[in-house]
Amino acid sequence: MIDSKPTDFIYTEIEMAKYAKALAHPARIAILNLLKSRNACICGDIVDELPLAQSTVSQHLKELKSVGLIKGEIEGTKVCYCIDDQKWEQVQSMWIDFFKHFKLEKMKTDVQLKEIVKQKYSE
Amino acid sequence: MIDSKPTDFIYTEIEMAKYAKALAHPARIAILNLLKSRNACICGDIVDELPLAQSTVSQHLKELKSVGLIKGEIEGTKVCYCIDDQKWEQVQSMWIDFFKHFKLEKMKTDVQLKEIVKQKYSE
DNA sequence: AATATTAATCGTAATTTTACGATTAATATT
DNA sequence: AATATTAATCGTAAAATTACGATTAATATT
Repeated sequence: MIDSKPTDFIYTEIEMAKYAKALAHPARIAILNLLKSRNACICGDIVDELPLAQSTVSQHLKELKSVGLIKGEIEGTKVCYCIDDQKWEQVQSMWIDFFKHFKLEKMKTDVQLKEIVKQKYSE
Repeated sequence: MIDSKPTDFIYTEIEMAKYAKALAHPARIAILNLLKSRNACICGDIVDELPLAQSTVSQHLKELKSVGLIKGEIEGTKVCYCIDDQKWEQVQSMWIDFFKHFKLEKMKTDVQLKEIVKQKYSE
């Protein structure tokens, strides 16, 4: 037996986990849903819609901002938040790939593989 | 101003966050990638592929199992893990909807909305 | 029967997350 | 200029997560 055990996780694993983590709280899902449906939101409006204190909402906004999923624009004393479209689509295709790849693999094992084997050993 | 502030998060927000949380660690992403590529894995093989102790990997497996994304089958002293296809596809479409919905909304605001307004106030 | 292998669980320490109220900094309003 | 509004930050407490080694329970092997 060889020392197959790695010393670290690979980049994409860390990256995927980072974005999953950003979505791993009901408040942050709720915030994104709000921004999705309203296109843009003043911070105070978000606070009104969540069962949390202003400071806590601010923390959640900070987390979403830190991974780049949202951006905030200062307008006087208010801050208008919206989704960062580019990042959104990047993360979107990341997850689509993550889930889709599995289906292709499965398809290969369950259906295509049988077909491949049949073609290879028939006649 | 009315008391618009809710007292709780809604069900789907909690649900989405639950599955995001399950994916919010490189180890769990790595485990799922392994199971994706190999279709099924003995626990010990997973331990060999991750930079973590056996007990820690076991904890991560437990978490993935607790949300139903994977299932384990005892085979003698070993346990064979694989992805739960049904749950996988359920979570998959959950995320696809979450990300897709945004694009539709955006489309409505940017293009369709303009069209709607034009039709409503023209002549 | 005695020993080895495998994976879950236990106990525990270190870190991170989550939440809140209080404070601060900045801009608006009076 | 004095006051109000808004949202970020600070300080802090409670809870959850992550990691490990040691132990346990179960089945295999000798």
